[in-house]
Amino acid sequence: MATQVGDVHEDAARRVAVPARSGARPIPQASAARLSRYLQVLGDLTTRTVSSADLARRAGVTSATLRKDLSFVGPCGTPGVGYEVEALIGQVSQVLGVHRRYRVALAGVGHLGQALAGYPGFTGRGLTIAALFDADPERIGGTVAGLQVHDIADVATVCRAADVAIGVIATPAGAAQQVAEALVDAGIRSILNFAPAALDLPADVQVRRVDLALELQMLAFHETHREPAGSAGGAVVVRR
Amino acid sequence: MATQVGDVHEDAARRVAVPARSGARPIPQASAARLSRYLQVLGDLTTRTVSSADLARRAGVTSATLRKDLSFVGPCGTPGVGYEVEALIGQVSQVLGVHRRYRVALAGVGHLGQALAGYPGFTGRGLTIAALFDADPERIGGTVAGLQVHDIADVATVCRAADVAIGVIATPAGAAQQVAEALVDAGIRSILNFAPAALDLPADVQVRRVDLALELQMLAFHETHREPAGSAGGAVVVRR
DNA sequence: GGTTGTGAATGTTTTCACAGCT
DNA sequence: AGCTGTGAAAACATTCACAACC
Repeated sequence: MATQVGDVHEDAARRVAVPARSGARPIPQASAARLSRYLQVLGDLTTRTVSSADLARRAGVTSATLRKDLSFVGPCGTPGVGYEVEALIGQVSQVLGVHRRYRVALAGVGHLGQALAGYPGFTGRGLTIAALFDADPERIGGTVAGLQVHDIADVATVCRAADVAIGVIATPAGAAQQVAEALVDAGIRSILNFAPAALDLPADVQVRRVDLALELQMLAFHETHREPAGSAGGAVVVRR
Repeated sequence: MATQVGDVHEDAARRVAVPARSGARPIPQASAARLSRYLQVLGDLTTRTVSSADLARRAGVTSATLRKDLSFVGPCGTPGVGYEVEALIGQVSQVLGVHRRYRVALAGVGHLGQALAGYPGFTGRGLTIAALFDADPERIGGTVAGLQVHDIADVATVCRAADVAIGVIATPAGAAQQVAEALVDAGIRSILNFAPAALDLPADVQVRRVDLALELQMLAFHETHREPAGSAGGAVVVRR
């Protein structure tokens, strides 16, 4: 796309607007992300019921936010009592689609890739690492976390055979775009990118990006702009 | 409870409201995060100037967003021409506080920890990995990425000696809370948490959390709720 | 011609506050 | 009394659209 008509339509981003039948409600992006976290916290609980205040504290959000989030799941608590843990896990899982399993391809088996391959939290969340790829001949053919490492050149064949739906890029930045294109060619339309590079892909491919350095820099930014002690609210101000 | 500034707008308590002297403007959280990204992209540029449209495309945002973000930095472009790369890098760096160096302690030297320790992008962004810790006797005393691995029990001593300001937790979930408390005891007030656990810390400690499984699950969520082909807008709908 | 900088408009997310249920 | 569920308000963020400028 080479649209250069002012600012109009540069990015065919995702618009979430919904006709929605009666009884159906769209779940905001932000709420969906937190629901996943509640699920995680709920799993560690040992009590039979839990209040919004308690669950919220454990998840690191306010109780108002939590109740609003759960309102998208549907009525699932008992006024005066709280939420039944077991039942809530079931309902949230249902909404997040955890019952559905997705097979994941992981490109790049360096330290980060191996950390991901060995990550324990995937299975319980509907995710299965199904294929590993690398470009390094030293690593190709070896096994990591019980899986064989394939040549990145075989992405299309292997991914189609393994019915992969989601791709993860844990390669160096220089290889990211090329690998991403190969994944898309293999029919993958959801990509998680750990490489510090922006990917240029068709609009219907969903890309999430995790930038490790960026997260640290955000901490540094706040450290720099920490309010002078005594002030009530945190402030981020710059003189021009 | 500590301020949990998560990836996807999950924030319990951030007040950015400021009397602010004339000429000063608060930088929104979201803009600050993107500014860091622009800085990264600018570094890869070889041209002398760049337009908002071009820079935006490389960073994966719209040009309107980019110009708005840069407006917080101050007027820094030339109408009809664009931004001078060199100068822009300087101004954005200034605002983000990249000139100031922060020393980082990394707890947990498993695959993820080693990936972080070896990450090339830190130095250029004002960050220095200054100390490594682990609880495994096998790893203590060894070296990773040219740094000695200390016993996690020595966090306080080593961190104070090394003047560490930021802590990173890359341990298993079970150890996270304990390690976090040790870091706080060592005087650290900014923590990046990779363990899939919520940290309960004093309110003045800033915590950012990166949950690898959550990022994947968000992709899966969208995959599940992909619009039926033919419909124009993407919709996320759940029946109740 | 082309591009920036920004007020205004729109869209999204969080917080408030309270009716209504147990 | 205690707690949920939710409409309404507030805060926050993005996008539009255009005047001002080169």
